[in-house]
Amino acid sequence: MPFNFHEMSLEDKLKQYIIEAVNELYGQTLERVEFQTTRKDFEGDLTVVIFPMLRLIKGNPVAIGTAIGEFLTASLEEVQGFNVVKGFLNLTFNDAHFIDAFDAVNDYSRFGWANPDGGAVMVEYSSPNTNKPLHLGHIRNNLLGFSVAEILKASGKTVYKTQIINDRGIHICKSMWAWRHFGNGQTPQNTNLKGDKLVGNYYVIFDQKYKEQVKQLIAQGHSEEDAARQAPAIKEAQELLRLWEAGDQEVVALWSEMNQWVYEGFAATYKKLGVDFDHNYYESNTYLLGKDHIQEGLDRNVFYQKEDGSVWCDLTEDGLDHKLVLRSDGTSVYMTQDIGTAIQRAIDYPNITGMIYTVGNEQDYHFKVLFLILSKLGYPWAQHLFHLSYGMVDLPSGKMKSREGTVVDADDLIDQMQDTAREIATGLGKIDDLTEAQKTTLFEEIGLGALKYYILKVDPKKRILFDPKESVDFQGNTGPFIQYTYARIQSIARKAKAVDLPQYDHNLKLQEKEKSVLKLLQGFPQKIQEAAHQYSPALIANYTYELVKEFNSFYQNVPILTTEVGPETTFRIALCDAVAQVIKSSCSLLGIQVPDRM
RNA sequence: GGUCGCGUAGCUCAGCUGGAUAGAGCAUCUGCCUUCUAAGCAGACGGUCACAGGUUCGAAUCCUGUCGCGAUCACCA
Repeated sequence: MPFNFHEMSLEDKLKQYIIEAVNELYGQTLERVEFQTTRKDFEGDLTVVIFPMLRLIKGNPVAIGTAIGEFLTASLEEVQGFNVVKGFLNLTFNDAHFIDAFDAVNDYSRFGWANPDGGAVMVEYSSPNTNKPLHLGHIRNNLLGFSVAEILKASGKTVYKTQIINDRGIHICKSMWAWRHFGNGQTPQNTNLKGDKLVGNYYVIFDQKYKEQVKQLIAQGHSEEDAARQAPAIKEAQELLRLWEAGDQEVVALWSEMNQWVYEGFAATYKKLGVDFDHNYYESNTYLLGKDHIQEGLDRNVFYQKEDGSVWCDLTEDGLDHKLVLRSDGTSVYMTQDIGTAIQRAIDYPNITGMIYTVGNEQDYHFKVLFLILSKLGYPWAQHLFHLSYGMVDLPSGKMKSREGTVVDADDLIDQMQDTAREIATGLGKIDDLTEAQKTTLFEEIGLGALKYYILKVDPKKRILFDPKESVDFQGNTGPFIQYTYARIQSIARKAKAVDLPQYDHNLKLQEKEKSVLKLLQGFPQKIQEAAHQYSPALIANYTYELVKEFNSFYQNVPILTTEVGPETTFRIALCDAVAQVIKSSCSLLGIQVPDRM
């Protein structure tokens, strides 16, 4: 079912009729009609803004609005009445229209999901280095990438989730060096430590030892710069990198063993976070890619070569600089690699029509250049590349710095959220009858829900100030609030099942509160579409909050299960079901699970 | 210095392609648990939308400039 679950949405229909009305009344053809949902303080459901029409039609906006309103009331069954305030034509629809919309929600178990549209998109996110564990910054990256992937799926795309694992380079060699000298044969198995943590520890040890050596050299009279270069630790790490590139068996074996430890650690964190990947790319396999395409670019005059042999791309016409794509010694740079990797992906997945890179905003310029170069090289998919850029995550104390130990570890944070969920739930005493296993699952869902929602509700491009105290807040606009509402609805549904409910009556008179909830339900498919268009989970999150808040205030004050079960009651229970369905849909777009009870 | 992004209530954030009196949560204060889950609901307080111009019927939203914060401008990745 497409986004507009009516054959033609009422808005489209209205637009046609308004154009017709204006044509008939004033002999002018409108290009577009502007709609907005009617503000709560005014009577009506949908508002047509008359002002923009004044460019075509001369006259008093109130008179024009009234004339159009009369035309619509006469010709459209759905339009029950209207009023005009200044240049705003407020239309009121009849109840049947809303009840139809409501039926549509109840008919589709995956409300809001579009049918496949033939497009396929690769979404890259996470892309960690293998020398240290994942931290809060990765969490934002992972949640954004995963959520956008889900939203794209809902909008009808085939999605391939991928990460490029930075498994090669000086950073892992530093860990290797430290492990060789101070490891004493430690492994994740014999230390009972997560592999990524273990390797991360050796990275820290490297740093300590290196600093000691530098200090010593300086004491012996070396300059600071010289000491930093001459310290045995760094020289030996560089030698390890050289040996690795030369394919030294022993070095490669250690490299691959330590990376394996890290992968196992990452896998555990990803699992906890509820994210996954369809395909992994490893930098050790891709870092040589791209060189072959340099010649291609030279042939097509996209690149040019300087006398020293280095190859550049002139982007000054597009307001950017000259960009190096191949060093004078013929080795590749970051850009070379990324060009090659992008092309490789299009070969691996020939059906993809675009790619999304979830990478922090410090690389905005890099991706601007990359996309431009790929597009100059003439690849059709290069028109649909998107850098899902996001701001940093700061702490109240300032930036996270691994060297200063202010990094918020991903595993620790997730555990902390779940502990908080446990404390609150236990304190409320609501879940005493659950088994220990059920409780654990529940706390995982709630803790993770809180974390995910806290991160995702903020516009990706803004930086987040991560206040640990506030992030574990479960009141107000939070994940647990939304989960809580879902759980309450499930509770109503359980109780309703015990009663024999008659079919609800289509001729019901809808109350204002019910109508406003139905209006929000109707708007959901459009919200997904917008979110998919803008790659913004924040849109979904904030919209869901709006719906949940509205619904809560609606059913707090309305007795739903009365002793007398009539059509009105069944309607309300069905409405609860529909809201539950939409909450579930939107949460699954965010990657948040909704528990049946809390 | 060039380029890009951000600046909305004490704090954290919404505000869609310009539309009606600027929206939430937290914090502070007032009510509401013998009735479906009070992780809730109803209400009060709180704003020069950084500043100055411009565009027009109409600007938090678009344009220009200024200020503040951040990122980025490597033959690093």
